[in-house]
Amino acid sequence: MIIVSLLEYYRFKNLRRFGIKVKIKNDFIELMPEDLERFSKENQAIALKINGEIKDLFYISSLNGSEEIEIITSQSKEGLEILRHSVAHIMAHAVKDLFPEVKVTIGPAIEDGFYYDFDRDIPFTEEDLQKIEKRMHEIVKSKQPFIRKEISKDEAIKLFESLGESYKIEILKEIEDQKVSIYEEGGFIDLCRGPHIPHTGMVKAFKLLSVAGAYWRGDERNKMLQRIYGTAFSTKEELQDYLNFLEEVKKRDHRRLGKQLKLFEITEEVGPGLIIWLPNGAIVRKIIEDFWKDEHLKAGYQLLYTPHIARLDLWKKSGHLDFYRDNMYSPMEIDQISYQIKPMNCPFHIQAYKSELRSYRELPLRFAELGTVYRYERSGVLHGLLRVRGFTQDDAHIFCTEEQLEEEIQKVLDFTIFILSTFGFNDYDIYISTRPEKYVGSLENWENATFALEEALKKRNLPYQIDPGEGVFYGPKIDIKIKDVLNRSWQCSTIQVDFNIPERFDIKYRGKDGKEHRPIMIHRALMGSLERFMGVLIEHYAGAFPIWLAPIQIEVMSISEKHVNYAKKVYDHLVFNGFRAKLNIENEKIGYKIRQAILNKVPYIVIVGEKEIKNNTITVRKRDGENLESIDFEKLIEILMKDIKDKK
RNA sequence: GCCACCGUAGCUCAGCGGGUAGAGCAGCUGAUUUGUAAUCAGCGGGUCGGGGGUUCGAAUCCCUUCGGUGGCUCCA
Repeated sequence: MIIVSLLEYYRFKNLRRFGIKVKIKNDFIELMPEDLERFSKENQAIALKINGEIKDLFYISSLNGSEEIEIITSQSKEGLEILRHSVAHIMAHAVKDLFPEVKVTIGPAIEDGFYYDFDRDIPFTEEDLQKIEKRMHEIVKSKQPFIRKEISKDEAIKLFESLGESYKIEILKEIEDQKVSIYEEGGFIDLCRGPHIPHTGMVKAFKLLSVAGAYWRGDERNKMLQRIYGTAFSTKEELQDYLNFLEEVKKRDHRRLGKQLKLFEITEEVGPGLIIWLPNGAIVRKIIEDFWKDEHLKAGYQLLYTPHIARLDLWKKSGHLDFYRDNMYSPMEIDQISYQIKPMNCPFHIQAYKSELRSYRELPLRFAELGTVYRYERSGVLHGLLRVRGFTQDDAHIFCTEEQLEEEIQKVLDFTIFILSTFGFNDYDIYISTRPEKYVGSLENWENATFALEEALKKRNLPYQIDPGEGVFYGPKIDIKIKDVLNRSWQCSTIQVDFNIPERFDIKYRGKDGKEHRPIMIHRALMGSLERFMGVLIEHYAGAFPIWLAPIQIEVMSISEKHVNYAKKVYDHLVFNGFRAKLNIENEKIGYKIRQAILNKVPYIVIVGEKEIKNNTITVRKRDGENLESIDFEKLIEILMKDIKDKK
C-alpha cells in the first residue's frame, strides 16, 4: 500500500542512502535508519509493512537493512483498520476505568469503524457513552504508548485470571500457539494479535455511535453481551464527512420517504411485515411490473399466474416442508384437507411444466411470474420494505438441458444487467456460492453447474468472488449485489441452479434419442422482490423518481383564478397524451404551490398565467430548479416523451 | 426470537419531580387574486399503542402485551 505523496518522495530523494529499501509509489528508495525514522514520523506512520507483513512501528529499530519497507499511515485501508482497532482498545480501557466490574470480550475493527463487546449486567445508557467518550479523550491526550509483549499461553491465562477476564481465558484456551501477544496501553492490558498504533495520541478523530445487544461469539445460545459501536478516522474532516453520510442515509430512508411521499404503509392493524401499497407507490410498482413483463416476453419468457395457496402435500413433495418449515406459516384446513400459503413459486411452475409431455425441441422453456409469497420472518429482522413477510418475487424458472445451461445463464446475466442498469445500477458485487456440506444431486452435477456459472461470468467479463460452501442445498448460485448512489450494497438478484425439484417431481423431457431425460432447472429473480427493490429504489433516488417512474410526472399550476381555464386545458391535453399529470388550481400563491410540488418531488412543473395565455405557451420548471423558457406546449410533450422513452 | 431504546392529533414533535393534554404542518371555513421553496384569520381533531396495577388522582410510576427503531442471530 502506497501512502506517501510524490512530492515527499522527491524531497526524500536527497536524503542519505542506505540499505533499507522503502517502497514509495511503485519505486523503492533506500534510506538510512534515522532518516527512515524521521520519514515515518513526518508521514504520521502508524505501522510498517516489513517484507509484506504488517508490524508495529517500533520494529523500525530492529531493521537490519535487508528488508523491504512500506510505511502504513491511517490514510490507507490497512492503516485505518489498525487505528480503529486501537481505538477499540482505548474504548475498552475507558470502560474498565469507569466500570471496573465489566468484563471485556472482543473488539475488532469493522467496515465503517469498530466495536467492543462487554459483559455487564446493567445496560449502558446514552450518558454512559458520553462519559466513556470523555474518558477516551483523556487517554488519547495522555499519549499512552502501546506496548507489545509476547508471553507464554500459561502466563497469559494466569494474567487474565488475575484480572478476572474469564472471556479472555476462554479465547486463550482455544489458541493453539504456546506463545501469545498482549498489548498494554496506560495500564490496560488486552490479549491481542496487533498491530497497534505507536501511542494513543495518534488518534485524531473518533466517535461512539450506539449500543446494541450481541451474543457472545455470535451464538444465540450464549449470553447476550453489550456491544458499543464507534468509528474513527484519520482526520476530523473525514469523521465529519462520515457523520454527514449517516445523515444523508437517514434522509433517504425509504420508510421515512415512503410516508412523506405516500408510497406505502405498514400498520399494526394489518400486521408487521405486510405492505399496503398506497396509490403513489402502487403506480410506480405498476410501471415496473409492466416494464418487467414486456421485457420478459421479448426475452423469450412465458408468463404464468399461480394461486396463493396449495395443498400441503405439494410442499411435502417439493421438500419445502422438510427444509423450510421454520419459515412457513401454519397450514389451514379446507374441506378436511390441509392447505398451505405459498412460501415459493417453484412447485407451481413445475406443475405448468408437467401440464404436457415435453420434448427437447421445446427447451429451454422459460416461465416467469410476479409471484407473491409469504414467509415467516422473526419479528426482530423485519425492516420496512427490505425485509417483509409477504412479498412479490420477480420469479422465473428455466427448464433446459445440461448443454443449454451455460448459455441460459449467460442470457440471464445479460438480462439482469439490462434490467438493473435501466434503474441506474451499474456497479455490482458478484458472488458464486459453491456446494455446501449438506447437498443433493451428484458431485458431477455440482461441478458442471458451478463450472457453467463461472464460465458465464468469465465470458461476460464480470468480476466475481467465490463464497465457498454457501450454496443452497439444491444447487450452486450466483448472487448479484447492486450498489446504489451512496455506494451501499443491496442483495437483489439471484440465479440458482436446482437439481432437487426436477428430481422430486420427476419431470422429464423426450430427447432426440427418443429416451426420457431430466431437465435442469434454473431459478432466478432479477429484482429479488418488488418490495425490496422498491425500497432500494426509493433510497437510490432519494424519493425523486425519474420521470418514467414518477407517480406524478407533471404538475400544472395556475398563477391565479383567472388562469384556471387555461391550466385545465393544458392539464387535459397532458392527460390525453398519456401523462400522469396533476392540476393545482388551489387558491394559493405560486411560491406555495411550487414548494408543495418540490416536496412531493414532482419532476416537471408547468406554470401558466397572463403571459402564457397571451402567447399561448407554458413555462416549465424542473425539479432541480432549472427553468425552461416559456415554450410551446408541443415542445414540452416532445421533451417529456423522449425522457420517458429513455427511462430518464 | 434475544438485548437496549422508543410509542402523545393524519405527519413531525413538546409536555413526564403524578392534578385527566399542547405547538407547527396537514385538514376544513373565510378573506386574499397572487409570477418560481410557506398570505392571513378562524374552526375541527387525541379515552397519550392495548390491558392490568400503585394512588384520592396516571400521558407521567410499576407490571404485562402489541408495535416500531438500532444491533445480534437468521435470510431456504
